[in-house]
Amino acid sequence: MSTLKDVAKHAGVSMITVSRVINYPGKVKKETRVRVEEAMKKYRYAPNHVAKALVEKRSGIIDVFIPHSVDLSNPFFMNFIVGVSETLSKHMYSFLIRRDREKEHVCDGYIATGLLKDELSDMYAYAYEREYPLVLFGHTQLEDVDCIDVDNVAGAAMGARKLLDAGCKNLVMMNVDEDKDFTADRLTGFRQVAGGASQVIYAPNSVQGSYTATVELLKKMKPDGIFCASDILALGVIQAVMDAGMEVPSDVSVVGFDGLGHNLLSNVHITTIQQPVFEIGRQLAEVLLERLNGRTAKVARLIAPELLEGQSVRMATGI
Amino acid sequence: MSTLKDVAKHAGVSMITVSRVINYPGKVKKETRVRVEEAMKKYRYAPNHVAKALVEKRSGIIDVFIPHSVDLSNPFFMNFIVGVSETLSKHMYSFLIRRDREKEHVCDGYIATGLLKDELSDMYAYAYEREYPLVLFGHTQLEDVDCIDVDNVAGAAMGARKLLDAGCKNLVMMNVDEDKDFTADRLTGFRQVAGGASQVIYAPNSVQGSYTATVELLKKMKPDGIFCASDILALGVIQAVMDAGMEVPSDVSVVGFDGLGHNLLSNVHITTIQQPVFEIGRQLAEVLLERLNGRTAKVARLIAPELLEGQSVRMATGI
DNA sequence: GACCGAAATGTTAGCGTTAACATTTCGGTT
DNA sequence: AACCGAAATGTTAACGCTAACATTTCGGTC
Repeated sequence: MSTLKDVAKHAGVSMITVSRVINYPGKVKKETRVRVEEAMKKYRYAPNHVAKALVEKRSGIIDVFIPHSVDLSNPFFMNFIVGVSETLSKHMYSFLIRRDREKEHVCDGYIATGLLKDELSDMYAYAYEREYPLVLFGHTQLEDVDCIDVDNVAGAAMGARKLLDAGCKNLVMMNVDEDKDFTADRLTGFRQVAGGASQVIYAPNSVQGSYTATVELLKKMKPDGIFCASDILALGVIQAVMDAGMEVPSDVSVVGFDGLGHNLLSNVHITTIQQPVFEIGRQLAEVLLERLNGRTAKVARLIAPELLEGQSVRMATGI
Repeated sequence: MSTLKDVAKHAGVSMITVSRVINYPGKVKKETRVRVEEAMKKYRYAPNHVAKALVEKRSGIIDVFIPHSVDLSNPFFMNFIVGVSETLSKHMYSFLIRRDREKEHVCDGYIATGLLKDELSDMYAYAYEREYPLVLFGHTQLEDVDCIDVDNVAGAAMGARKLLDAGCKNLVMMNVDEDKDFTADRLTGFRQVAGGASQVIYAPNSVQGSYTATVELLKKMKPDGIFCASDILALGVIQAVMDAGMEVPSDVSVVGFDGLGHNLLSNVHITTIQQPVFEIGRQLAEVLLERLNGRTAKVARLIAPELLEGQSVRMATGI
């Protein structure tokens, strides 16, 4: 494939003129421009972003950190990656999915998500040391870092309200065991609506873990509405409820959180609080690119989640 | 962040020696190497892959083509991308997800999937013109191109056999409408087992399209086993069967193809032929990297799919 | 200790592009 | 037609790195 030099020679101009046709077409006389453009077409010129990046002192690469603890086959994170990719590709940035911080290399900035609380400060230190901008999804507690997250408090409140509206009297929240950032927020939102004294139980974020915890729960009490901090938890809850000889939603209504794969797998019927992950991914990449283009003010956005109707909450019966 | 030059100065050696410590450590005397490594650590050196790529005349970027017609929120394709990413990241290649062929740029090679038959020859011509290697997933009919695909014939045969083994006597295949490459192969596999005269109907690859086609089918005949060319189709089939007042699997057994999200969403209970997409993505990237490293022999691999047990096929009743 | 070949290290040039500064061209004014 | 300022175009150097070739150092041999 041909280079600027080739095109310049055949168009009878200097390399910089060709460069200007590409980057500042207004700075070149129309006649010359046309001649250069014809030569570019004729010799199938394609810009070499590597050379461009070198002289412009940028790499064109964004590192996307997703720790090993995250299962990447989870549609949730994949939608996120695809959203990130959409924005980056549009601006001719490519990206590297990094699962650890081992191999060093030069890049332009970092996107990180899915971190545990203690990993977060490490990540921050890492970015700070290298003076690369960092933007986060799902972590809002760092002072100086751009972040975008779903509004977990509002989402959880929405979920609890849905259960109350359906006529549930006896709510329980099934929360995640781990030290994730959303744990506290979703609890707060739930309690805002369900009341501060409402029952909360914890389980590892797996179908199995949730199932076991629910079996235990049902031995002690009979809730008629369970709000789950994730769809994964909800799956375990539903299974346990049914195995205990009760029906969802007639005996127990269940609301989940996340919105995994509903777009495609239409027989997954959990009523859930859906996170617009794709959109969050897109916006996160945009925020990073803006930062690279000189913005200095911190961005912190909460994106409103949406209630996705399924069949795991019973119809409101009126009062 | 420091450069080779900085490290060289502080270690009291020339730049090329530092370069050798990184690329050919065996070529440098231990004593010198240690001194250089200390300087690298001290001045936090990180290699600039952009500069390296420029001089080595590679870009470190792989373009992954996935046409607009593919819904990227489909876990199927996302697993593929993540598989590709895993291999590429390991070798310090980054990638660009491209949905069209508009903006030209320099890269090292192409990966493509999800193309329609006529897009395929365009893609081939595009890669050929640019002299970039191309590797394909889901397309096996191009003579000179490396490709990896799931063994669709074997998979479909496996699916049909599953239905026969469960005691189904009256099989129908629900195939995809579009001109995808797997359409014919899955039909072949099905017919190998179900017999050449067996009934086949076609529908667009959507829950809705499949639903409608199944409703029509059920007016004319009562199959007791339906093999679907995709899980999406299977979802529509199951819905239609249930709406017609029959039960899955007791009245009608259903087998799908693809294996979407079963790993996580455990209440999706379709018995299906699972494609190991993540693994295919990994291998595809490896095949491309090998090609870039000089392999000239064509690679064509068929990966065996696996039957994933669900609850949409009735238990075998013995004979 | 002079000489050899191999090992270790250095020097030079160039990858494709753009920024910064330098020069030429041109339309308009006197 | 001589001159001006702006527009158009060109020249030079640099980005960080490595390949190819050049030189130096070193351990061993006679």
